[in-house]
Amino acid sequence: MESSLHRYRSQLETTPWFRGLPVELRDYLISHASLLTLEKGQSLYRRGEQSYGLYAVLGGALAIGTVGLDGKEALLAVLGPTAWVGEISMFDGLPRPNDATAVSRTLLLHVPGAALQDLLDSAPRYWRDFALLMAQRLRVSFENAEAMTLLPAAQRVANRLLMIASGYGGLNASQRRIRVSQDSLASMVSLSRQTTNQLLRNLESQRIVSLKSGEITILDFDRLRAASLGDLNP
Amino acid sequence: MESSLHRYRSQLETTPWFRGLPVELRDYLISHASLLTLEKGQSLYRRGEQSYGLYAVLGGALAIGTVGLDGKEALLAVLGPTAWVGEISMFDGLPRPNDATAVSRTLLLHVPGAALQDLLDSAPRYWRDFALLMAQRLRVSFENAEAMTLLPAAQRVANRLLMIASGYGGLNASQRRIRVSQDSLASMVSLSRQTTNQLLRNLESQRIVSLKSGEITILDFDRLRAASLGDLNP
DNA sequence: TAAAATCTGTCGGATACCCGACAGGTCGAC
DNA sequence: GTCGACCTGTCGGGTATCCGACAGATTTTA
Repeated sequence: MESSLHRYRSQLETTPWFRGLPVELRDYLISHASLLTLEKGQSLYRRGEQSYGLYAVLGGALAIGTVGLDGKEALLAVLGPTAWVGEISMFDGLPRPNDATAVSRTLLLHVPGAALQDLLDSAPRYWRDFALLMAQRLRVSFENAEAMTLLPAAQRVANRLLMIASGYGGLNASQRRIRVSQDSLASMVSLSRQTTNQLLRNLESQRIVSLKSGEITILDFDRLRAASLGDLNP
Repeated sequence: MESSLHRYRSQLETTPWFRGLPVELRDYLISHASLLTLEKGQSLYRRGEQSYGLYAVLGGALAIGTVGLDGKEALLAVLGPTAWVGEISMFDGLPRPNDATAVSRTLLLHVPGAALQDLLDSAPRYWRDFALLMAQRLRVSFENAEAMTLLPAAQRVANRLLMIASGYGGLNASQRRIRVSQDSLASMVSLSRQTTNQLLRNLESQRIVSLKSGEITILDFDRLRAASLGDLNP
Protein backbone atom coordinates (compact mmCIF):
# COMPACT_ATOMS: atom_id res chain seq x y z
CA MET A 1 0.00 0.00 0.00
CA GLU A 2 2.70 2.40 1.01
CA SER A 3 4.52 2.28 -2.27
CA SER A 4 1.40 3.15 -4.23
CA LEU A 5 0.74 6.15 -2.00
CA HIS A 6 4.18 7.58 -2.60
CA ARG A 7 3.24 8.03 -6.22
CA TYR A 8 1.10 10.94 -5.12
CA ARG A 9 3.79 12.70 -3.18
CA SER A 10 5.00 15.05 -5.88
CA GLN A 11 1.44 15.87 -6.78
CA LEU A 12 0.68 16.77 -3.17
CA GLU A 13 3.73 18.96 -3.08
CA THR A 14 2.28 21.29 -5.68
CA THR A 15 0.16 22.76 -2.89
CA PRO A 16 1.98 25.48 -0.95
CA TRP A 17 0.79 24.34 2.45
CA PHE A 18 1.96 20.76 2.06
CA ARG A 19 5.22 21.74 0.42
CA GLY A 20 5.98 23.97 3.39
CA LEU A 21 5.71 21.17 5.94
CA PRO A 22 8.76 19.56 7.54
CA VAL A 23 9.86 16.46 5.61
CA GLU A 24 9.15 14.06 8.42
CA LEU A 25 5.61 15.37 8.72
CA ARG A 26 4.99 14.92 5.01
CA ASP A 27 6.38 11.39 5.31
CA TYR A 28 4.18 10.61 8.25
CA LEU A 29 1.00 11.85 6.61
CA ILE A 30 1.57 9.92 3.41
CA SER A 31 2.61 6.71 5.06
CA HIS A 32 -0.35 6.67 7.43
CA ALA A 33 -2.92 7.47 4.79
CA SER A 34 -5.12 5.33 2.64
CA LEU A 35 -6.92 5.92 -0.61
CA LEU A 36 -10.61 6.45 -0.94
CA THR A 37 -12.82 6.88 -3.97
CA LEU A 38 -16.16 8.67 -4.09
CA GLU A 39 -18.62 8.38 -6.92
CA LYS A 40 -20.24 11.47 -8.35
CA GLY A 41 -22.76 12.89 -5.90
CA GLN A 42 -21.54 10.84 -2.93
CA SER A 43 -20.82 12.78 0.21
CA LEU A 44 -17.53 12.61 2.08
CA TYR A 45 -19.13 14.01 5.20
CA ARG A 46 -22.12 16.03 6.19
CA ARG A 47 -22.57 18.96 8.52
CA GLY A 48 -23.05 17.73 12.07
CA GLU A 49 -21.21 14.46 11.65
CA GLN A 50 -18.29 13.38 13.78
CA SER A 51 -14.84 13.74 12.31
CA TYR A 52 -12.82 10.78 11.07
CA GLY A 53 -9.71 12.57 10.04
CA LEU A 54 -8.15 14.70 7.39
CA TYR A 55 -8.43 14.39 3.62
CA ALA A 56 -6.60 15.55 0.52
CA VAL A 57 -8.18 15.67 -2.92
CA LEU A 58 -6.06 13.79 -5.47
CA GLY A 59 -8.47 13.70 -8.38
CA GLY A 60 -11.94 14.99 -9.16
CA ALA A 61 -13.37 17.67 -6.91
CA LEU A 62 -15.27 18.26 -3.70
CA ALA A 63 -18.03 20.82 -3.25
CA ILE A 64 -17.87 22.40 0.20
CA GLY A 65 -21.09 24.03 1.33
CA THR A 66 -24.48 23.72 2.94
CA VAL A 67 -28.03 23.19 1.75
CA GLY A 68 -30.74 25.33 3.29
CA LEU A 69 -34.19 24.19 4.39
CA ASP A 70 -35.72 25.06 1.03
CA GLY A 71 -33.10 23.15 -0.92
CA LYS A 72 -31.22 26.28 -1.94
CA GLU A 73 -27.49 25.81 -1.78
CA ALA A 74 -24.70 27.89 -0.31
CA LEU A 75 -21.43 26.86 -1.88
CA LEU A 76 -18.27 27.94 -0.16
CA ALA A 77 -15.87 26.43 -2.64
CA VAL A 78 -15.24 23.66 -5.10
CA LEU A 79 -11.88 22.16 -4.26
CA GLY A 80 -9.83 20.07 -6.64
CA PRO A 81 -6.32 18.63 -6.44
CA THR A 82 -4.57 19.01 -4.18
CA ALA A 83 -6.59 20.71 -1.49
CA TRP A 84 -6.80 19.51 2.10
CA VAL A 85 -10.08 19.46 3.97
CA GLY A 86 -11.42 18.53 7.37
CA GLU A 87 -8.94 20.28 9.62
CA ILE A 88 -11.35 22.30 11.73
CA SER A 89 -12.85 19.37 13.58
CA MET A 90 -9.29 18.12 14.20
CA PHE A 91 -8.75 21.03 16.52
CA ASP A 92 -11.97 21.44 18.43
CA GLY A 93 -13.33 17.92 18.13
CA LEU A 94 -16.72 19.31 17.22
CA PRO A 95 -18.92 18.09 14.36
CA ARG A 96 -18.19 19.11 10.80
CA PRO A 97 -19.38 22.62 10.02
CA ASN A 98 -20.49 21.90 6.44
CA ASP A 99 -21.00 19.29 3.76
CA ALA A 100 -18.37 17.89 1.43
CA THR A 101 -19.74 16.20 -1.69
CA ALA A 102 -18.02 14.80 -4.75
CA VAL A 103 -18.98 16.69 -7.91
CA SER A 104 -17.56 13.90 -10.06
CA ARG A 105 -15.68 10.67 -9.39
CA THR A 106 -13.16 11.76 -6.79
CA LEU A 107 -9.99 10.22 -5.45
CA LEU A 108 -9.03 11.09 -1.90
CA LEU A 109 -6.18 10.58 0.47
CA HIS A 110 -7.46 9.85 3.96
CA VAL A 111 -5.38 10.36 7.09
CA PRO A 112 -7.29 8.74 9.96
CA GLY A 113 -7.95 10.71 13.12
CA ALA A 114 -6.14 8.17 15.30
CA ALA A 115 -2.91 8.52 13.34
CA LEU A 116 -3.11 12.28 13.70
CA GLN A 117 -3.73 12.00 17.42
CA ASP A 118 -0.69 9.78 17.90
CA LEU A 119 1.47 12.15 15.94
CA LEU A 120 0.32 15.26 17.74
CA ASP A 121 0.55 13.65 21.16
CA SER A 122 4.19 12.85 20.59
CA ALA A 123 5.09 15.99 18.65
CA PRO A 124 2.73 18.81 19.62
CA ARG A 125 4.75 21.33 17.65
CA TYR A 126 2.93 20.10 14.55
CA TRP A 127 -0.27 21.68 15.79
CA ARG A 128 1.06 24.85 14.34
CA ASP A 129 1.47 23.38 10.89
CA PHE A 130 -2.11 22.23 10.77
CA ALA A 131 -3.26 25.55 12.15
CA LEU A 132 -1.69 27.24 9.14
CA LEU A 133 -4.32 25.51 7.07
CA MET A 134 -7.01 27.15 9.17
CA ALA A 135 -5.35 30.53 8.96
CA GLN A 136 -5.43 30.33 5.19
CA ARG A 137 -9.03 29.31 5.13
CA LEU A 138 -9.93 32.11 7.50
CA ARG A 139 -8.27 34.67 5.28
CA VAL A 140 -10.14 33.36 2.27
CA SER A 141 -13.35 33.41 4.24
CA PHE A 142 -12.84 37.03 5.27
CA GLU A 143 -11.94 38.07 1.77
CA ASN A 144 -15.06 36.42 0.57
CA ALA A 145 -17.33 38.01 3.14
CA GLU A 146 -15.86 41.34 2.20
CA ALA A 147 -16.43 40.83 -1.52
CA MET A 148 -19.96 39.66 -0.80
CA THR A 149 -21.04 42.80 1.00
CA LEU A 150 -18.94 45.43 -0.74
CA LEU A 151 -19.01 44.45 -4.39
CA PRO A 152 -21.89 44.58 -6.88
CA ALA A 153 -22.79 41.42 -8.77
CA ALA A 154 -20.51 41.80 -11.78
CA GLN A 155 -17.45 42.45 -9.67
CA ARG A 156 -18.31 39.57 -7.38
CA VAL A 157 -18.28 37.17 -10.31
CA ALA A 158 -14.94 38.47 -11.60
CA ASN A 159 -13.50 38.41 -8.12
CA ARG A 160 -14.64 34.85 -7.59
CA LEU A 161 -13.18 33.63 -10.84
CA LEU A 162 -9.83 35.07 -9.82
CA MET A 163 -10.12 33.44 -6.43
CA ILE A 164 -10.82 30.04 -7.93
CA ALA A 165 -8.08 30.45 -10.49
CA SER A 166 -5.58 31.30 -7.78
CA GLY A 167 -6.50 28.12 -5.94
CA TYR A 168 -8.20 30.09 -3.17
CA GLY A 169 -5.02 31.77 -2.09
CA GLY A 170 -2.92 28.64 -2.05
CA LEU A 171 -5.40 26.11 -0.73
CA ASN A 172 -5.11 24.14 -3.92
CA ALA A 173 -3.35 24.30 -7.23
CA SER A 174 -3.94 27.30 -9.46
CA GLN A 175 -5.58 26.89 -12.83
CA ARG A 176 -6.70 29.00 -15.75
CA ARG A 177 -9.33 26.51 -16.84
CA ILE A 178 -12.07 26.45 -14.25
CA ARG A 179 -14.21 23.33 -14.29
CA VAL A 180 -17.36 24.52 -12.59
CA SER A 181 -20.90 24.78 -13.87
CA GLN A 182 -22.39 28.25 -14.05
CA ASP A 183 -24.97 26.97 -11.62
CA SER A 184 -22.32 26.22 -9.02
CA LEU A 185 -20.58 29.49 -9.63
CA ALA A 186 -23.91 31.22 -9.11
CA SER A 187 -24.39 29.74 -5.67
CA MET A 188 -20.85 30.70 -4.70
CA VAL A 189 -21.46 34.37 -5.43
CA SER A 190 -25.08 34.14 -4.28
CA LEU A 191 -26.70 35.17 -7.49
CA SER A 192 -29.27 33.37 -9.57
CA ARG A 193 -28.03 31.14 -12.34
CA GLN A 194 -29.59 33.47 -14.90
CA THR A 195 -27.86 36.66 -13.88
CA THR A 196 -24.58 34.85 -13.45
CA ASN A 197 -24.94 33.66 -17.01
CA GLN A 198 -25.53 37.20 -18.21
CA LEU A 199 -22.45 38.51 -16.45
CA LEU A 200 -20.31 35.70 -17.80
CA ARG A 201 -21.50 36.28 -21.33
CA ASN A 202 -20.63 39.88 -20.85
CA LEU A 203 -17.08 38.93 -19.92
CA GLU A 204 -16.97 36.54 -22.84
CA SER A 205 -17.98 39.24 -25.31
CA GLN A 206 -15.00 41.24 -24.15
CA ARG A 207 -12.71 38.24 -24.68
CA ILE A 208 -11.83 38.14 -21.01
CA VAL A 209 -13.07 34.60 -20.55
CA SER A 210 -14.27 31.85 -22.85
CA LEU A 211 -17.18 29.59 -22.01
CA LYS A 212 -17.78 25.93 -22.64
CA SER A 213 -20.25 23.59 -21.06
CA GLY A 214 -19.15 23.09 -17.46
CA GLU A 215 -16.00 25.07 -17.96
CA ILE A 216 -14.76 28.65 -17.86
CA THR A 217 -11.36 29.59 -19.20
CA ILE A 218 -9.69 32.83 -18.27
CA LEU A 219 -8.17 34.51 -21.28
CA ASP A 220 -7.02 37.82 -19.84
CA PHE A 221 -6.11 37.94 -16.18
CA ASP A 222 -5.32 41.64 -16.15
CA ARG A 223 -8.64 42.73 -17.51
CA LEU A 224 -10.45 40.28 -15.28
CA ARG A 225 -8.69 41.89 -12.35
CA ALA A 226 -9.80 45.27 -13.62
CA ALA A 227 -13.35 43.99 -13.88
CA SER A 228 -13.26 42.80 -10.28
CA LEU A 229 -12.33 46.33 -9.23
CA GLY A 230 -15.07 47.89 -11.31
CA ASP A 231 -12.71 49.69 -13.73
CA LEU A 232 -14.43 48.41 -16.81
CA ASN A 233 -17.22 49.39 -19.12
CA PRO A 234 -20.23 47.30 -18.20
CA MET B 1 1.90 46.69 36.91
CA GLU B 2 1.40 43.00 37.34
CA SER B 3 -0.87 43.38 40.35
CA SER B 4 -3.14 45.73 38.47
CA LEU B 5 -3.44 43.31 35.57
CA HIS B 6 -4.53 40.48 37.80
CA ARG B 7 -7.64 42.46 38.58
CA TYR B 8 -8.86 41.55 35.12
CA ARG B 9 -8.27 37.85 35.47
CA SER B 10 -11.73 36.85 36.60
CA GLN B 11 -13.25 39.04 33.93
CA LEU B 12 -11.17 37.35 31.27
CA GLU B 13 -12.27 33.99 32.55
CA THR B 14 -15.86 34.67 31.63
CA THR B 15 -14.87 33.88 28.04
CA PRO B 16 -15.00 30.15 27.29
CA TRP B 17 -11.79 30.05 25.31
CA PHE B 18 -9.67 31.69 27.99
CA ARG B 19 -11.28 29.73 30.80
CA GLY B 20 -10.42 26.52 29.00
CA LEU B 21 -6.69 27.24 28.86
CA PRO B 22 -4.18 25.55 31.16
CA VAL B 23 -3.55 27.64 34.29
CA GLU B 24 0.09 28.29 33.51
CA LEU B 25 -0.83 29.63 30.10
CA ARG B 26 -3.39 31.99 31.56
CA ASP B 27 -0.77 33.15 34.07
CA TYR B 28 1.77 33.70 31.37
CA LEU B 29 -0.53 35.71 29.16
CA ILE B 30 -1.67 37.99 31.94
CA SER B 31 1.75 38.56 33.42
CA HIS B 32 3.32 39.41 30.08
CA ALA B 33 0.59 41.76 29.00
CA SER B 34 0.16 45.48 29.31
CA LEU B 35 -2.85 47.76 29.20
CA LEU B 36 -3.76 49.96 26.30
CA THR B 37 -6.53 52.49 25.83
CA LEU B 38 -8.02 53.59 22.55
CA GLU B 39 -10.19 56.64 22.13
CA LYS B 40 -13.39 56.44 20.16
CA GLY B 41 -12.66 56.07 16.47
CA GLN B 42 -8.99 55.20 16.94
CA SER B 43 -7.81 52.12 15.14
CA LEU B 44 -6.01 49.25 16.83
CA TYR B 45 -4.70 48.02 13.52
CA ARG B 46 -5.52 48.24 9.86
CA ARG B 47 -5.65 45.68 7.11
CA GLY B 48 -2.21 45.12 5.67
CA GLU B 49 -0.25 46.15 8.74
CA GLN B 50 2.29 43.97 10.45
CA SER B 51 1.22 42.20 13.60
CA TYR B 52 2.38 43.30 17.04
CA GLY B 53 0.70 40.65 19.09
CA LEU B 54 -2.56 39.52 20.55
CA TYR B 55 -5.24 41.59 22.24
CA ALA B 56 -8.18 41.11 24.55
CA VAL B 57 -11.00 43.62 24.91
CA LEU B 58 -11.54 44.55 28.56
CA GLY B 59 -13.90 47.48 28.14
CA GLY B 60 -15.61 49.29 25.28
CA ALA B 61 -15.75 47.54 21.93
CA LEU B 62 -13.86 46.94 18.71
CA ALA B 63 -15.40 46.94 15.26
CA ILE B 64 -13.80 44.31 13.05
CA GLY B 65 -14.27 44.87 9.34
CA THR B 66 -13.13 46.54 6.16
CA VAL B 67 -13.99 49.68 4.25
CA GLY B 68 -14.41 49.43 0.51
CA LEU B 69 -13.14 51.85 -2.11
CA ASP B 70 -16.37 53.84 -2.10
CA GLY B 71 -16.40 54.18 1.67
CA LYS B 72 -19.04 51.52 2.15
CA GLU B 73 -18.31 49.34 5.12
CA ALA B 74 -18.31 45.57 5.62
CA LEU B 75 -18.56 44.81 9.30
CA LEU B 76 -17.71 41.32 10.41
CA ALA B 77 -18.41 41.81 14.08
CA VAL B 78 -18.42 44.24 16.97
CA LEU B 79 -16.53 42.60 19.79
CA GLY B 80 -16.83 43.66 23.41
CA PRO B 81 -15.43 42.21 26.65
CA THR B 82 -13.84 39.80 26.73
CA ALA B 83 -13.05 38.83 23.18
CA TRP B 84 -9.56 38.07 21.89
CA VAL B 85 -8.39 39.38 18.53
CA GLY B 86 -5.32 39.27 16.33
CA GLU B 87 -4.55 35.57 16.39
CA ILE B 88 -4.46 34.94 12.64
CA SER B 89 -1.27 36.87 11.98
CA MET B 90 0.27 35.07 14.94
CA PHE B 91 0.22 31.87 12.95
CA ASP B 92 1.14 32.82 9.44
CA GLY B 93 3.07 36.00 10.14
CA LEU B 94 1.19 37.74 7.36
CA PRO B 95 -0.36 41.21 7.58
CA ARG B 96 -3.67 41.73 9.33
CA PRO B 97 -6.62 40.70 7.22
CA ASN B 98 -8.95 43.48 8.37
CA ASP B 99 -9.35 46.63 10.40
CA ALA B 100 -9.99 46.84 14.12
CA THR B 101 -11.37 50.17 15.30
CA ALA B 102 -12.64 51.32 18.68
CA VAL B 103 -16.33 52.20 18.57
CA SER B 104 -16.04 53.97 21.91
CA ARG B 105 -13.31 54.45 24.49
CA THR B 106 -11.82 50.99 24.72
CA LEU B 107 -9.55 49.27 27.20
CA LEU B 108 -7.35 46.50 25.86
CA LEU B 109 -4.98 43.91 27.14
CA HIS B 110 -1.97 43.61 24.88
CA VAL B 111 0.25 40.54 24.75
CA PRO B 112 3.31 41.46 22.69
CA GLY B 113 4.39 39.24 19.82
CA ALA B 114 7.82 38.64 21.31
CA ALA B 115 6.39 37.25 24.53
CA LEU B 116 4.22 34.90 22.52
CA GLN B 117 7.16 33.77 20.42
CA ASP B 118 9.20 32.97 23.52
CA LEU B 119 6.37 31.02 25.00
CA LEU B 120 5.62 29.02 21.86
CA ASP B 121 9.28 28.30 21.19
CA SER B 122 9.68 26.71 24.58
CA ALA B 123 6.26 25.07 24.76
CA PRO B 124 4.97 24.42 21.25
CA ARG B 125 2.02 22.45 22.60
CA TYR B 126 0.30 25.77 23.18
CA TRP B 127 -0.05 26.32 19.46
CA ARG B 128 -3.09 24.17 19.72
CA ASP B 129 -4.73 26.39 22.31
CA PHE B 130 -4.36 29.45 20.14
CA ALA B 131 -5.56 27.52 17.14
CA LEU B 132 -8.80 26.83 18.98
CA LEU B 133 -9.48 30.52 18.73
CA MET B 134 -9.18 30.30 14.97
CA ALA B 135 -11.38 27.25 14.81
CA GLN B 136 -14.12 29.14 16.58
CA ARG B 137 -13.79 32.12 14.33
CA LEU B 138 -13.88 29.91 11.28
CA ARG B 139 -17.09 28.26 12.41
CA VAL B 140 -18.68 31.63 13.01
CA SER B 141 -17.48 32.78 9.63
CA PHE B 142 -19.00 29.76 7.90
CA GLU B 143 -22.25 30.13 9.74
CA ASN B 144 -22.34 33.70 8.67
CA ALA B 145 -21.60 33.02 5.02
CA GLU B 146 -24.35 30.46 5.08
CA ALA B 147 -26.88 32.83 6.61
CA MET B 148 -25.88 35.49 4.13
CA THR B 149 -26.64 33.44 1.06
CA LEU B 150 -29.48 31.25 2.26
CA LEU B 151 -31.62 33.54 4.38
CA PRO B 152 -33.82 36.43 3.28
CA ALA B 153 -33.29 39.81 4.88
CA ALA B 154 -35.64 39.49 7.84
CA GLN B 155 -34.21 36.17 8.91
CA ARG B 156 -30.68 37.46 8.49
CA VAL B 157 -31.36 40.24 10.95
CA ALA B 158 -32.91 37.89 13.50
CA ASN B 159 -30.11 35.42 13.01
CA ARG B 160 -27.51 38.08 13.49
CA LEU B 161 -29.06 39.37 16.68
CA LEU B 162 -28.94 35.87 18.10
CA MET B 163 -25.35 35.51 17.03
CA ILE B 164 -24.34 38.73 18.74
CA ALA B 165 -26.33 37.88 21.85
CA SER B 166 -24.60 34.52 22.08
CA GLY B 167 -21.24 36.26 21.97
CA TYR B 168 -20.53 34.88 18.48
CA GLY B 169 -20.55 31.29 19.64
CA GLY B 170 -18.34 31.85 22.66
CA LEU B 171 -15.90 34.40 21.28
CA ASN B 172 -17.01 36.87 23.87
CA ALA B 173 -19.49 37.15 26.69
CA SER B 174 -23.17 36.69 25.93
CA GLN B 175 -25.61 39.51 26.43
CA ARG B 176 -29.29 40.28 25.98
CA ARG B 177 -28.73 44.00 25.62
CA ILE B 178 -26.94 44.62 22.38
CA ARG B 179 -25.12 47.92 22.17
CA VAL B 180 -24.86 48.46 18.45
CA SER B 181 -26.30 51.17 16.24
CA GLN B 182 -28.79 50.09 13.60
CA ASP B 183 -26.33 51.43 11.10
CA SER B 184 -23.65 49.00 12.25
CA LEU B 185 -26.08 46.14 12.38
CA ALA B 186 -27.07 46.98 8.82
CA SER B 187 -23.52 46.65 7.51
CA MET B 188 -23.14 43.34 9.32
CA VAL B 189 -26.11 41.81 7.52
CA SER B 190 -25.37 43.77 4.34
CA LEU B 191 -28.61 45.63 4.15
CA SER B 192 -29.23 49.34 3.97
CA ARG B 193 -29.82 51.14 7.23
CA GLN B 194 -33.38 51.90 6.17
CA THR B 195 -34.52 48.37 5.55
CA THR B 196 -32.75 47.17 8.67
CA ASN B 197 -34.71 49.75 10.59
CA GLN B 198 -37.97 48.51 9.08
CA LEU B 199 -37.22 44.92 10.02
CA LEU B 200 -36.26 45.86 13.55
CA ARG B 201 -39.42 47.88 14.01
CA ASN B 202 -41.30 44.88 12.83
CA LEU B 203 -39.70 42.75 15.53
CA GLU B 204 -40.37 45.47 18.06
CA SER B 205 -44.06 45.60 17.20
CA GLN B 206 -44.22 41.91 18.02
CA ARG B 207 -42.51 42.53 21.37
CA ILE B 208 -39.60 40.36 20.39
CA VAL B 209 -37.06 43.13 20.85
CA SER B 210 -37.13 46.63 22.24
CA LEU B 211 -35.26 49.50 20.66
CA LYS B 212 -33.44 52.44 22.17
CA SER B 213 -30.91 54.74 20.61
CA GLY B 214 -27.78 52.71 19.98
CA GLU B 215 -29.18 49.68 21.74
CA ILE B 216 -31.31 46.65 21.00
CA THR B 217 -32.66 44.49 23.79
CA ILE B 218 -33.91 40.99 23.13
CA LEU B 219 -37.17 40.37 24.94
CA ASP B 220 -38.10 36.94 23.65
CA PHE B 221 -35.34 34.61 22.57
CA ASP B 222 -37.64 31.81 21.51
CA ARG B 223 -39.64 33.90 19.12
CA LEU B 224 -36.50 35.56 17.82
CA ARG B 225 -35.18 32.10 17.07
CA ALA B 226 -38.42 31.31 15.30
CA ALA B 227 -38.06 34.50 13.29
CA SER B 228 -34.56 33.54 12.23
CA LEU B 229 -35.97 30.30 10.84
CA GLY B 230 -38.78 32.05 9.05
CA ASP B 231 -41.60 30.53 11.12
CA LEU B 232 -43.26 33.81 11.84
CA ASN B 233 -45.87 36.07 10.34
CA PRO B 234 -44.02 38.85 8.56
C1' DT C 1 -26.84 74.61 29.11
C1' DA C 2 -26.34 75.20 24.43
C1' DA C 3 -24.53 73.38 20.32
C1' DA C 4 -22.81 69.62 17.61
C1' DA C 5 -22.89 65.09 16.41
C1' DT C 6 -25.03 60.91 16.00
C1' DC C 7 -28.83 58.00 15.64
C1' DT C 8 -33.70 56.72 14.48
C1' DG C 9 -37.87 56.86 11.69
C1' DT C 10 -40.37 57.34 7.27
C1' DC C 11 -41.47 58.41 2.33
C1' DG C 12 -41.52 57.37 -2.55
C1' DG C 13 -39.10 56.63 -6.95
C1' DA C 14 -35.49 53.94 -9.17
C1' DT C 15 -33.45 49.49 -10.15
C1' DA C 16 -30.84 45.32 -9.71
C1' DC C 17 -31.87 41.02 -9.22
C1' DC C 18 -35.06 37.04 -8.85
C1' DC C 19 -37.83 33.48 -10.81
C1' DG C 20 -40.65 30.68 -13.89
C1' DA C 21 -40.64 29.10 -18.42
C1' DC C 22 -38.84 27.06 -22.38
C1' DA C 23 -35.57 25.93 -26.26
C1' DG C 24 -31.29 24.22 -27.73
C1' DG C 25 -26.64 22.17 -26.66
C1' DT C 26 -23.52 19.04 -24.69
C1' DC C 27 -22.12 15.04 -22.31
C1' DG C 28 -22.07 10.51 -20.48
C1' DA C 29 -24.48 5.87 -20.14
C1' DC C 30 -26.15 1.88 -21.98
C1' DG D 1 -25.72 5.69 -31.87
C1' DT D 2 -29.54 7.00 -29.11
C1' DC D 3 -31.46 8.32 -24.98
C1' DG D 4 -31.74 10.83 -20.77
C1' DA D 5 -29.55 13.96 -17.71
C1' DC D 6 -27.57 18.09 -17.18
C1' DC D 7 -26.04 22.47 -18.59
C1' DT D 8 -26.39 26.95 -21.16
C1' DG D 9 -28.88 30.83 -23.16
C1' DT D 10 -32.72 34.18 -23.26
C1' DC D 11 -37.13 36.58 -22.33
C1' DG D 12 -40.19 39.45 -19.41
C1' DG D 13 -42.91 40.43 -15.38
C1' DG D 14 -42.61 40.91 -10.37
C1' DT D 15 -40.43 42.62 -6.31
C1' DA D 16 -37.18 43.16 -2.58
C1' DT D 17 -34.02 46.25 -1.56
C1' DC D 18 -31.47 50.53 -2.42
C1' DC D 19 -30.92 55.44 -2.13
C1' DG D 20 -31.64 60.38 -1.49
C1' DA D 21 -34.01 63.35 1.38
C1' DC D 22 -35.53 65.26 5.53
C1' DA D 23 -37.49 65.60 10.37
C1' DG D 24 -37.27 64.46 15.06
C1' DA D 25 -35.03 62.23 18.92
C1' DT D 26 -31.08 61.30 21.71
C1' DT D 27 -26.45 61.40 23.13
C1' DT D 28 -22.00 63.67 23.45
C1' DT D 29 -19.07 67.79 23.47
C1' DA D 30 -17.81 72.24 24.79
